[in-house]
Amino acid sequence: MRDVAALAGVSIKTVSRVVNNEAGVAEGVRIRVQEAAARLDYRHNLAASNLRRGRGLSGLIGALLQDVSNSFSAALLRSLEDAARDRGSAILSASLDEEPERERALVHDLVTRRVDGLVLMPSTDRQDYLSSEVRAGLPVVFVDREPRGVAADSVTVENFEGARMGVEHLLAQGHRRIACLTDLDEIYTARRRREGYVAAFEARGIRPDPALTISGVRGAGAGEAAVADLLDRADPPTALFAGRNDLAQGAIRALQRRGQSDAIALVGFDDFPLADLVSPPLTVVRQDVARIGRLTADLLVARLDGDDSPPHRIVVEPTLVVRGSGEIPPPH
Amino acid sequence: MRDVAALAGVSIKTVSRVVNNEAGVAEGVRIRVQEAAARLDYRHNLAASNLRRGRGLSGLIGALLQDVSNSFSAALLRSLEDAARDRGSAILSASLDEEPERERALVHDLVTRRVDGLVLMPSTDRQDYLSSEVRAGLPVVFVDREPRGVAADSVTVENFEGARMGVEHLLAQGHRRIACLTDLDEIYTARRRREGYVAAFEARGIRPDPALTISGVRGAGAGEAAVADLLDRADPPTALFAGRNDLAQGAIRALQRRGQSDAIALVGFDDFPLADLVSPPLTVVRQDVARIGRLTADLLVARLDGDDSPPHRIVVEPTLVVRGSGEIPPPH
DNA sequence: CATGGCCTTGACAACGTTGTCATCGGACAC
DNA sequence: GTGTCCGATGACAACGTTGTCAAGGCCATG
Repeated sequence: MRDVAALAGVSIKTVSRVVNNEAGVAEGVRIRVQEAAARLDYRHNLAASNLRRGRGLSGLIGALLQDVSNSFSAALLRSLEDAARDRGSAILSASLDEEPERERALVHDLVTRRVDGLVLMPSTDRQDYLSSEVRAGLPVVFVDREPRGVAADSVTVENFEGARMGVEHLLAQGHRRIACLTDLDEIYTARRRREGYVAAFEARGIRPDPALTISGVRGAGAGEAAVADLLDRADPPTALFAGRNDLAQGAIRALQRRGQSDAIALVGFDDFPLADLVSPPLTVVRQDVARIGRLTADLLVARLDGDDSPPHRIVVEPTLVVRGSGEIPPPH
Repeated sequence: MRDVAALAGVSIKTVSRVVNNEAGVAEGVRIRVQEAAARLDYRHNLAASNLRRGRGLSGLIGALLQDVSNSFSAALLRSLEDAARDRGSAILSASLDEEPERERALVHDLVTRRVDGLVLMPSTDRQDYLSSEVRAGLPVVFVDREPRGVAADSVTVENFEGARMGVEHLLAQGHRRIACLTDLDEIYTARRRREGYVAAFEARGIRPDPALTISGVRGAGAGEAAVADLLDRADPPTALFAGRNDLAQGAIRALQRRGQSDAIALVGFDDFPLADLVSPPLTVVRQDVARIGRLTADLLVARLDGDDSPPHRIVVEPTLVVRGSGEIPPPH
């Protein structure tokens, strides 16, 4: 800026005015400055500008999701990005991979970078560590999992009810030996879905075979292995409930590999691209990602614009999408 | 920092020393400062620190991809993120959606934010506008598409050769009426794939029916419609070559809807999750996303670490993954 | 011609940090 | 006791901006 000012024969402050398109600069001067800036390849320094200007605002929004390469997180990230773009903010994204330590480290990093707001799909069990930030005015919106130990907005899905619905769908067709695959029980959504599975049975006054409840299944590969193991048993399940899209995918792979896709019913939680194209098409409990993304972005934007009402807790109802895999009847 | 200094009864500079874990601070003082910082919820300001410290470095890496919700971009983003994490950098990501104007605007924004490096999957035809940045020392690595009008590293796939291989696979089985679906011809990768399609024919001394070459197909929905239209014709194709994963998905949907999945051969370009689970399993020309991501990250990191050798141009060879859909023979 | 007001411009300080250098006090050697 | 050196600490300027305020020039008005 100093160089531009020198070349244009004006003060630094005038360059600043031109750069910021402020009124009150003579047209000739404005042009001279712009030419000087162009000749010198001058680039405005947003960090310095924000430092001087704002109550520590950075025009950055942090998005800490579980894994940006997973279709759910990726779609969410995209929604946030679109909302951020409208406000001229940029998105700092990172993946947590269910690692609590990484969450804490990344939140700290983002705070240090003075993000204006934060979207968090937490991997920690409790987020007390966040309360000082929130108290200091950092807008945080939780997505997919509710906050614990800190008061913040959240957009979540009725995991319990969704799972119950999916499992009831299988029960209604006469299945009783229904296996349940879920991720680590420490993960809130996984736990709730497992509980929904149990509740569906209990609503009918029966109990699921505990041997068929497999939790702690991490990723598609583990899902495939778990299903393969189930099918090897003397008394295998007649239906499967997969508590997450990657587990459903693993299950499909295992079933296809054994040619049992059309023999064993399968209901997945969380829809994904192409779920309608596999064979048989996958029946799922769908959480509307686009809607979740929009709601999350809206909440955050409202906070960024100064809304300081008490935390909102939005719960989105999932829906059952019937496609075929979940309607396979039990043997005779 | 001033407040912490006051509370601890030391100078600002000493606080700075403690915060940065510098040697030469008496143990008692260090502890006093840390306690004061904790009590006041002091948070280091990385922007100010970088401003003062560094040759304008920000610890940020920009990633401008086509669409972070698309599996290819998302996987790439994830690779970059992992590489960035190792260096303590954060990733600023954004989607270009093939819009040249957005690319220019976002590059400008990132430059203004002083990113230390940039990964770009360009949507512009030429990137002359970048040359002043590159000259000024901004490390830029192009991915998926080569730079034009600017000298920069790139990691791309042999699109021409890959497409030729995929189409030759169909020709070898006797198909002659092979339709070709590609995105806008302005998109380099789309154009190269279409050219590879033609080349496969020409290598056998024949010419494809121009009526079967459909370009400008944007997205899965358009792909589905285009295939539906092709199949409605009096003289429909016996095989399809889909120039991108979303077009292949649209094609699968169209074929399934008409019950022709097992009658018409299909080869796609770019593998995707579950391509092995659709029916019939999809034969694809696979570009190794993980490898591309790693190479891209490595190039960028080398540049960030000061490598100033001439631009590297890495071309990854795609491979044909035979799964079934591409091996359906032509009628009789 | 004096006055007032507007428009344009620039000097200066400040945003939150850190590099440089100077100062101070004490330990140590002689 | 003197000199030297070292470790601990702080004052100050600077990173690249912009808000504040004042100054200067011009024009219109009376």
